[in-house]
Amino acid sequence: MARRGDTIELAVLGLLHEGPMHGYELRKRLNLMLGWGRVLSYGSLYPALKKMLRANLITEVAATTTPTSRRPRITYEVTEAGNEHFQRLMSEVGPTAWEDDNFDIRFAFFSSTDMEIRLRVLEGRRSRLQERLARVQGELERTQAEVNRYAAELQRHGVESVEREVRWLSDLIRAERGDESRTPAPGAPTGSD
Amino acid sequence: MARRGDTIELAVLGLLHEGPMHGYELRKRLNLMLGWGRVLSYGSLYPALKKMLRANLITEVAATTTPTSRRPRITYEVTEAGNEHFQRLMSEVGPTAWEDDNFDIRFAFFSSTDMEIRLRVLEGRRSRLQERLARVQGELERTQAEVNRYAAELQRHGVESVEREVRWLSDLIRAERGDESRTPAPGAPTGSD
DNA sequence: GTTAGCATGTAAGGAGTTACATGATTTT
DNA sequence: AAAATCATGTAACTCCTTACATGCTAAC
Repeated sequence: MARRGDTIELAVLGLLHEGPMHGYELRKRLNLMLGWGRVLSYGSLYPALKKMLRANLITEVAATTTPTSRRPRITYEVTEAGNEHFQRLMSEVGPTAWEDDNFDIRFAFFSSTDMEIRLRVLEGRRSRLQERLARVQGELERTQAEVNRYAAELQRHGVESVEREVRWLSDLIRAERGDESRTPAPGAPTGSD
Repeated sequence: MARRGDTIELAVLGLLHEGPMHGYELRKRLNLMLGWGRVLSYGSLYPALKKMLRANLITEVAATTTPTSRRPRITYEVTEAGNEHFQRLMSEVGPTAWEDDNFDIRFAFFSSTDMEIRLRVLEGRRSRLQERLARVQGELERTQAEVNRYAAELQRHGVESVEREVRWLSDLIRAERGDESRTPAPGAPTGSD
């Protein structure tokens, strides 16, 4: 039922989906991927890996050593069950999926899902942001408004950022829709911006 | 020493600085202020208020009742000690101050600090973001690059957003600097953007 | 040879959420 | 009269961070 903290699990499964990897490397990739903000610590990654091993979602692929006989590193690989679990988590489109972190992770692994899921996640995220915009703008009319210039400026900047993200999502949705078979790459220019 | 979790404390002191308020209202204002993401729950607000009462940072201003004799609400007020603590927290310019949440809170209450502090916080935040940009862009050259179009698009969008925030900060810094006595409001147009 | 980065882990603790519990007041 | 929203709280739990512990390997 995709609880809040399945984020690491999803991320690990997604990365291992691209090929076997050891813990240290997983952490680096993850931090690069979501590095805009919180940084994942060993204290949460390694226990999570252990837990996933016990749950049979991943297996140790024997300790590998690079050419020059380094310290053996424990390389992990997804199992069948792990892949199924990954697919299930990715398909579970619900409130948790639109939250910042969860959305980012899901988006990063979009290549491993169907367009149908992609569209639902993108659209869900977009309406979530639009709701927030509406709520904040409505509330701004009732409250303060003029008092505290800095707080107001922060709000203004926040609204602008969210509006930008909404446009970004709209472009992506449009790209997905017009993608039936042409595949013009998600980063391709689409007119706006 | 401004630990991570002093965020609520700082926020509460900052809001009460503008006038007495009761818990429920504090929560609403806080969520509106930082509402772009996590929402503060009663389970963290009320215990925090209790803790601040014990620490003598705030006092109960007797239960107020509105005209129509409503259920009494416990209204809080900052104490002398509370104001001192607030000023000290705001002046503590250090790594914790540039983190997303902490920065936002500090920025929102900039009116209650000196320009010197404001500049240090703005500049600190800016260099932090620039470091992140440099690190990510450097790392992007070594890793993947072409594999996984969606992950790449997420990175691109992330970089763009951070670059925007850097420009925003630069505008604010410029405004502060040229503010010696003219005070052109932080949201005033400054050329870029 | 010593610093920096690679590599894996554990234990304790912090901060905050969820769920529970209660009840008044306003709106529909 | 019911539903929504105001209003205050507590207890259990979760996730994660910090700090500790260990040792290898590459570069300077």
